[in-house]
Amino acid sequence: MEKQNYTRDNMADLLRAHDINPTHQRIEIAYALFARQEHLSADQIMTIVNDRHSETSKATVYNTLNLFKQHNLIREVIVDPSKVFYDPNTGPHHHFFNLETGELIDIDADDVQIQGLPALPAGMVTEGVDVIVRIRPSNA
Amino acid sequence: MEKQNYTRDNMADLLRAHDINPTHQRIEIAYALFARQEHLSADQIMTIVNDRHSETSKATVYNTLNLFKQHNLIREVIVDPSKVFYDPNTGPHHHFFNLETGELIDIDADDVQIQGLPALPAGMVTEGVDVIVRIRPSNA
DNA sequence: AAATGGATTAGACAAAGTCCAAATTCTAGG
DNA sequence: CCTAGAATTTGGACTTTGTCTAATCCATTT
Repeated sequence: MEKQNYTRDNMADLLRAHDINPTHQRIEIAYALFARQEHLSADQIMTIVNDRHSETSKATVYNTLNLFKQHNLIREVIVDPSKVFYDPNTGPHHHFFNLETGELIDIDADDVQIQGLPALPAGMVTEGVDVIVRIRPSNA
Repeated sequence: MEKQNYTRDNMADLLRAHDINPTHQRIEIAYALFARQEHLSADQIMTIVNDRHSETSKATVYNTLNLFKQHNLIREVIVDPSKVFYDPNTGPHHHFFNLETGELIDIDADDVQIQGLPALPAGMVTEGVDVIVRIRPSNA
């Protein structure tokens, strides 16, 4: 574990380190994701952020999440057909996806090896490889 | 290659083989997917089906695609945050996803080996493993 | 031909996400 | 301290994907 201290104070530093101007709303949104270290939807983030003091609009939540994504501070996880999840873990990793509950569990990519992928089409480069293991309770 | 002949006529047989009552609309929708062997969104399918003679409603397109999915005739592919793709190939395979164009390219799963996945959480079984290789033009 | 049950339909509805112009906040210079 | 200009945020309208429902249609059986 590199950093364990995710406080609002060092959220500002984290944002600056990614060339993002740290505003109140951005700090709150980053804090929601990093302090919990969970996979959250835009909707969940908006609820969390607005449960506290400040009010943050829907537009700002979406703007901010897209900004964070562009600056490689967070990552999108596309597994649920109805909504996008945002992941504060940008290191290489994969996911278990619980089809019953919608819960995501990280899989460290260091342990996983993928062999036999064919060559890329000409003129293409890999942006990333995602492995999603869809799981379900066995008694269902 | 098992069957190459995807005509409207044998769509009915294909549907029956999957315990689906072959109606006009279902045959048209199956034909759109299987004759092309492409990954299509619900929207694209509706356009294709209604370009021809018969008219098919939005509700029927969605009903039918979900029915096909439940009967393992087609598969959903979740890669684009804004829409679901439907895939007539239900054999084990993975995908290249072209981030520029949204195009999907199949990767046969026989060639691919994944090692080192951690044990499943207790009481869970695997429903499937999806590998998505996100690619992008190198000159971008 | 009437009844039965499955299939289809139009259109209202819901939820996720985008867009835009107005309002607010921040910053730097005077 | 005050203000112009830039950056950020905001509410609300809007779009798109997908669902739901009640009415209608259709096919099969009797």
